[in-house]
Amino acid sequence: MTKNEIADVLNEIGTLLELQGENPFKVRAYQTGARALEAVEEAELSRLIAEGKLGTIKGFGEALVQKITELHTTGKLEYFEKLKASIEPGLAEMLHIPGLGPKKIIVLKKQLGVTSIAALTEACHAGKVAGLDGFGEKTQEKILAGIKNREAYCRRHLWWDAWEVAQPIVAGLRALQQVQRAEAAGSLRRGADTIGDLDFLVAATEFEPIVQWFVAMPGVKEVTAQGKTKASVRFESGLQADLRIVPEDQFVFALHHFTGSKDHNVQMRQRALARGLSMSEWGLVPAEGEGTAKEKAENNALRTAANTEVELFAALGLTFIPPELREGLGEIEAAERGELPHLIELKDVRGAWHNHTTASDGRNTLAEMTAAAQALGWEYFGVADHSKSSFQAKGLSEERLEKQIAEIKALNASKKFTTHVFSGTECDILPDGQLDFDDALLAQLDYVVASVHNVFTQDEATMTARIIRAIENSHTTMLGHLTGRLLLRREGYKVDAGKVIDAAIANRVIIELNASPWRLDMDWRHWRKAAERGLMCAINPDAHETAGLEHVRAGINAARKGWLTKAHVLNTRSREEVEHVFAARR
DNA sequence: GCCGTTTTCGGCCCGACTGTTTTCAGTCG
Repeated sequence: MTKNEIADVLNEIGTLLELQGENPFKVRAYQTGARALEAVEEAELSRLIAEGKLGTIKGFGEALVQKITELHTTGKLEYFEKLKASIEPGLAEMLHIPGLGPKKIIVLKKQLGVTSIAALTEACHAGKVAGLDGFGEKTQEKILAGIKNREAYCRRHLWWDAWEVAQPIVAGLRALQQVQRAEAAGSLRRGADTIGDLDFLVAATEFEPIVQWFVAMPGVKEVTAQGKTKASVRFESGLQADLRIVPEDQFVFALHHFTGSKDHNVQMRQRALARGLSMSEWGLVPAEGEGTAKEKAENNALRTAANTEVELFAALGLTFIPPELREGLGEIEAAERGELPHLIELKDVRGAWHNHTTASDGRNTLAEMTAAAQALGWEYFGVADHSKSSFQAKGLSEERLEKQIAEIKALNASKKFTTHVFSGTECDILPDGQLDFDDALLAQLDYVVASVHNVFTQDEATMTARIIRAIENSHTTMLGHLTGRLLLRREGYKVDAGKVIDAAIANRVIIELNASPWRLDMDWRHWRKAAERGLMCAINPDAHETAGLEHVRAGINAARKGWLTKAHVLNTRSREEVEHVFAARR
């Protein structure tokens, strides 16, 4: 078993023990054990086990050493199998209902014999739950609502959708007279591709009016918590938003804490401890001495002052780490060495190539799309409508494509727009890896985006060979959406990304970072290594209407999470440089 | 279940909020 799989087992043991009413510290021992394990390198784990030195790691005592060793060597754990068999699976599911924790679930089971969500629903309807010790009418109602809405409540949301909700909230908070600073934190600030909930952080002189404003925002369906310094609301969409208010001198520490990620924060706290400091949402204070972290942070003499995150990182000997990089994937080490990349920014973008018009399945004409590109200040804009096999998307026949090429030439010659239009195609990669148009026609285009749009069910080896064959075609300029995934809706087709990246580098083919908020494909996790090895990126909005061009912003997020700089991304080059790159491929 | 050590067992992160209870337990992050 891999370390992450073992960590999953340890976490699950923790959950099961909780449901048995075990000592919470025992539960936590498994959870911290899982975290500690994730921080160990895979090879290091094998070595420690082989040398019998696993116990030297903090968090692993006798029991965990035995269990981790058994899982690592045999892939199974008898203790875990028995534990799992002894607890009804419905109980773990009940933990997902807001307001229900292990203690209440145990009461439900012992007093009512409830061990599934179906039985719980029935008991609530019969009014039996409200009568239990520690329960009441409100709890019963809340459980029923939680069951009814649990799909919506558990659902994640596209970054773009969450961002559109968050923007006006941040602006609204900043406009309040008591507010000194306001930011959206959490995975939204880190530019993650999907978002669980929104976190807003505010520094203010007076707290009460801000909470009042927050819970009264338009679109709020339910206020799930409301206090002096924090509040939670839920919108119609099921999206939850949390507000937290702090004094201004704590703002930066709280902002960092609530931006995360959890892994990044754990590593930052470890770094602080190594320097005799304790880091928390309250501040950076000496690790030694009397009092809680909060009490120490309230003592100006003890607290390290920081007004910006730049100062916060500097206090730990680091350069500023952009939020997008805070995933615990080596950013702290790079910051220590002063080797963090200067990440690409939205303002660096001069144009993009994978876009559609009404000629295929777009909703705006060539002229409308070009005007929109010009309004964004783009130097160039590429049209890549679908090819003939994508008949469901009104793919262009040879004749229609030739007509479009002439149309674009005429538009450029007319000088109607300052934005230059590149003439391209999003050419289907046929099931055998051939392109959907013949060489003579492809040669008339400025560039070719090759994409898979059908027969998604091929096995990984077949699909990988199919895509590589398309990459080896000398007319292919860039590969469209590597996996075809639709976030939260559809898994991508199976493909060996490593082999495709190798082939793209070898053939000097660009891989697209499809910036459609539903795609963000190729995934950010692949970019850092691929770019280091020489892969060129093109950020493409895959726009089907004028507003879609703005999706480039989501692509910039993903590119930044992938450690990409201006130099790695073709969209930052001038029109002449782009033409040179396109020509060099031919 | 782990840790640290007062080497045999007590403490383990904690603040905010809700609902039930009437001073606090459970949940959440």
